[in-house]
Amino acid sequence: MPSRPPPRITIKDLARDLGMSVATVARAFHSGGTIAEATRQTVLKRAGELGYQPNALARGMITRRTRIVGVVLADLENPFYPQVLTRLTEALQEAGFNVMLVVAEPSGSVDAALRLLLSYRPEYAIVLATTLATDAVAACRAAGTPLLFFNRAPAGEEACAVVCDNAAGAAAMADHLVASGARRLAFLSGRPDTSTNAERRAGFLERCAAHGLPSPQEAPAGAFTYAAGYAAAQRLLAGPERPEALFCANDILAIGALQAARREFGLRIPQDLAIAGFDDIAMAAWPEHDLTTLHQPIPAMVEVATGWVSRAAAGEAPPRGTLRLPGTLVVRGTTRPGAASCPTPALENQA
Amino acid sequence: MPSRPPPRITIKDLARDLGMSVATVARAFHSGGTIAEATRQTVLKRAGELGYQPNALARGMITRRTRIVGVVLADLENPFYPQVLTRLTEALQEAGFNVMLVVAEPSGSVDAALRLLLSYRPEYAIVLATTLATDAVAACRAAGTPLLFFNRAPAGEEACAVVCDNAAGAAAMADHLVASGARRLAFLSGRPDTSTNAERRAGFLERCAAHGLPSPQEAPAGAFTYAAGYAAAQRLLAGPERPEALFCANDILAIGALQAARREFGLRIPQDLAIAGFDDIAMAAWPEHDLTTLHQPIPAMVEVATGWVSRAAAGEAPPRGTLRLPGTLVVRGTTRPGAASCPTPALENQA
DNA sequence: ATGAAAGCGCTAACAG
DNA sequence: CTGTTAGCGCTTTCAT
Repeated sequence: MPSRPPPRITIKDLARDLGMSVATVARAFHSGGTIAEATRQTVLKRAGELGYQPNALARGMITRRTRIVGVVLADLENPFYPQVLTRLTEALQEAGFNVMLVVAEPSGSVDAALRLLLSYRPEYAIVLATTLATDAVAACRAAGTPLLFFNRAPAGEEACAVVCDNAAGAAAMADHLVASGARRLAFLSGRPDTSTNAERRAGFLERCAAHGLPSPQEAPAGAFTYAAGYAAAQRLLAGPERPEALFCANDILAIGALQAARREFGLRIPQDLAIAGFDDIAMAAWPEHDLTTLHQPIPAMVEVATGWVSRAAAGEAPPRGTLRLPGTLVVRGTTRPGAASCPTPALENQA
Repeated sequence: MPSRPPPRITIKDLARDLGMSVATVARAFHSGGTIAEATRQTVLKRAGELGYQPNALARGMITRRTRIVGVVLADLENPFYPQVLTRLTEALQEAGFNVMLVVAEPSGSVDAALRLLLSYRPEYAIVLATTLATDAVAACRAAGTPLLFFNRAPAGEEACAVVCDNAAGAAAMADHLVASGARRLAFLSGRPDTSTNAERRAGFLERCAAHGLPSPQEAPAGAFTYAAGYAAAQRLLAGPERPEALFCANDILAIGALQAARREFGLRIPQDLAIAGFDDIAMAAWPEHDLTTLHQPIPAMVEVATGWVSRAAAGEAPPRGTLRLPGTLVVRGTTRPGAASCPTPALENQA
């Protein structure tokens, strides 16, 4: 038989101790409560002494405001996501929300985990995973929990999302590669079923066509991992017509491709082959990679997300549609002949 | 004025719909409830149709079992932690717990965040951060929330922790470096105020002394980051007596040091300098690093942690003291002359 | 095996 | 400004 944990001090105990009613004590903990400032101070002081803290569960039950935000996450091994998770969680904490985390890794159990999450009545659910089963989306809708996709543009559904402008970023990258003198371009793709992959690919191909270039070769890696990038580049570069510039769907892929080009083919980067990625993860700036990439505006994206969460908590209806924030081209050694092996400390820009 | 979210269907609604009492319906959702199997099926079926799901907040209030586990996290930019967080969260989800995440990054706000977490009455708190203010520990104790340190051995406090056997691992690494022929060893340290750093350093120095070697040089990086490792190695290698082997307090430091040695001093690894790390993050196996390191037994550590959480939820008292699990030496190209640039796919072992 | 009733700790009208 | 009174949705005695 599970023995219960020791009951903590409740508002009743505190009220009795202070000789006040529970209502008065409760009011001391609300910014809006009509209570004499002196009384509030007394209450707060004694609460501190006794270690009293309002029970968030009880409060959530009544107010229907749990201050819980669910975050659904996959692919944490891609360094882009830890960065996002950190910033996002920080920002939400700052705004007084608590993050409940669901890892969607062994995709079988996601459903159960999401159900468990929803049983805590989160005020918002933020999906960081590149993919999410549509029935999970349905579950949220059924539960009346607003859903926000982060770095993923949902297909036709009337959901709400904040993403980097992938197509524009990829187009800017095409411009940059062409300006660097490349004519034979190639695209190395990641998971084909993700919006990031699709949008970056489309933006890139389209701009290549606009430049009057032949259609870029495509190397499908199938996943957003170093190993997949390495292997896909290996296949691509072993082919007959070696490209002059390779744009990869994200940085991890690009770093894998970069190493494959160097180690398996002895290519000089960028003289023999220019390489670029997308995301601007911390590793991209490391000297041994020094990777040209498209910087995602994480702080801005996080700000948008937390703003929506806060406003929803204040009663505003969640927005619809996908907000696309512009990224920034960061030129480094993998596309800039002059500075092949010299680390770039700061960011350049061009939207 | 905050408008409330639409109320979801409650147990009362379901009971009315089924013509039963709420008590009966409630019993259908407990494994222990004394209820006719037929009745239970009826209830469960109708619940599914209506989308009813018990409110975890209400349940938690009564049972005092919230099924919430708080996870305090810092340093998510070190790839070791995303890996841990993923596995740990998965395992907890599997066991029916929900993870509430607290990021201890802007260290000022940790206290507030932890307080917020505690207000949800988590059944356990797991600290993944290398450091945590002692008043945070006190807050947990005051709240009666058992505390578990993961990858961090708390100082004198009577807390409970699961860690890799850092000292033994570092000693094994010293043995390996000595066996590889090195005589002048060096240690590159990270954050000095962490138990991981202290234990790895102590284990290493002690074993060096046991081998009758001169005391290793020490290069303080001050932080567990690539940049810090790069800079510290740069300082160390610019000195008069260049070491033959460098053991770094973790992999990220080692990778930074590795690049500094190569790029700033043109050293061949491992001929001119052997380098080793600790953790065995995914990146360590990448061909361009191919780093010898000490593999941490994350799955085993996670299993221990979730086991304790589950047992505490079942009423068992949380254990005391620090459990140390053995790591595994993984020899790769940075210490093995013969195979300098050839990736090692699998793990070797030696406890 | 089921139902009625009493709360869990807190907030939110409403009086005073 | 403060106290009284109802509950929030659920579990859990205690009867039946």
